[in-house]
Amino acid sequence: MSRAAQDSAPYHHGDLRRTLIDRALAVIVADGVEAVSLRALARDIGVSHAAPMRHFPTRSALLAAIAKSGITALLESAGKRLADPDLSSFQKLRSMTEGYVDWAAAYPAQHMLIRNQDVMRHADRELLEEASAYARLHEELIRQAQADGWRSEQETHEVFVEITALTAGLALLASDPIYRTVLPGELSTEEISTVLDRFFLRG
Amino acid sequence: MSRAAQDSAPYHHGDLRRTLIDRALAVIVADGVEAVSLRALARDIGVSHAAPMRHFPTRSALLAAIAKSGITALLESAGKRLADPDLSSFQKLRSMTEGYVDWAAAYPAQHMLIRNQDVMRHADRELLEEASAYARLHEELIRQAQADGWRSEQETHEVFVEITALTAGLALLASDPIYRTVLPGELSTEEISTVLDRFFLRG
DNA sequence: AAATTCATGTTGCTGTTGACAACATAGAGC
DNA sequence: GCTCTATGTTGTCAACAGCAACATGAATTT
Repeated sequence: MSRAAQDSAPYHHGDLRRTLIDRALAVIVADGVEAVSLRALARDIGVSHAAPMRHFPTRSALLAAIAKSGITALLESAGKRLADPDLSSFQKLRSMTEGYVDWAAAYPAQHMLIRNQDVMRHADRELLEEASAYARLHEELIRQAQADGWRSEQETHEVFVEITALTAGLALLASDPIYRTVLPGELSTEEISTVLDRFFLRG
Repeated sequence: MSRAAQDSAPYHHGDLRRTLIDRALAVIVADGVEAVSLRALARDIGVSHAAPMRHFPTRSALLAAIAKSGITALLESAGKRLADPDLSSFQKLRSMTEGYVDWAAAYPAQHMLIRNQDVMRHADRELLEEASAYARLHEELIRQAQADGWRSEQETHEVFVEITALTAGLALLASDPIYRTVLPGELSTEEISTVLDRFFLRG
């Protein structure tokens, strides 16, 4: 069948994969993960209902891909922070920890996805491996800071649990609308810094 | 129509509401929130596909009801801990904080639900109010402990953020299978106690 | 005791969705 | 120019949430 009008949409979208991810991100931030529907995305974009399947075999695959892009961005950000040769091991640890909270605030959709069991349950091994690599990097930095005297008397794993819990919690408070609704008071970036300062600059 | 066999199911289930909640809890723990389907529950229980609607108008209502039962249990648990007249304000604060982590481990499904945006988005005002009441109670205990000298030099809200973040994070590590998969090492209850000790018994 | 009311359950329907299969299109590489 | 292949379309199915109309039987009223 020939084209009916000159300005009608081309048979091939051109960048459907990217467009799907972008729209999905917007939906997640606005209405939550549950609201992401392959067919609704296709409708909005103006392609047929099965077109998205060419790029993501399942709905879970789309969400997992977005989550993965988030983890990749997190690892890159950590890499940049750790690249500075002037930083002490302690400063690197502090910077990487702060970087996670910043990342959660900067990529709320991705942060939501990696905390979502229903998404992570369908994650492939690569994604879990990247997340795990990030955690091991964090742990290694703790070990180095301890070697340089910071909290050297404490068990590494115990410090790791302490930092991870505090960080995960701050990220939650900083980015999750539910917590911001239910909890009293506001949470400013200065306050996050202050809390991290208290934790790191003490013993 | 008369009953075909003596042992066939009665027309009225008897305690469908309770049964629905119990089955849903099992599904959530086993397969996640996403896997909860009113029709599948009905099938498993052996009632018609629309029977659950008599007790929960929507799927979200079922999940919200379960979440609410969790918050209620949390508040009750806090009430019991705080009832002991021999405890100092500091000990009460410490106990209530530990109680949250214990609760998360004891009620993993409810903990998952209240951290799920797609569930909480459809929560009624009562549920949010109960969650908020818990937070305010926690904040009030911090204020009392400060009045009795603990961290009296710090801003109350800052201490609140610190405790809430640490607690939310520990609860996550203690109960969320994703975190337990991705993170290195194990998390024992002793370790949780140790981390809380470090936090409370310092300054 | 008989009648009525009403909470609870059933059957049947609609619209949406994810997933799959068969087919269409067009651009890339030979 | 021809073919291969990535990408998009149409058509279909099963599962699901939600709604409406009807059925049942236990509790309440008369």
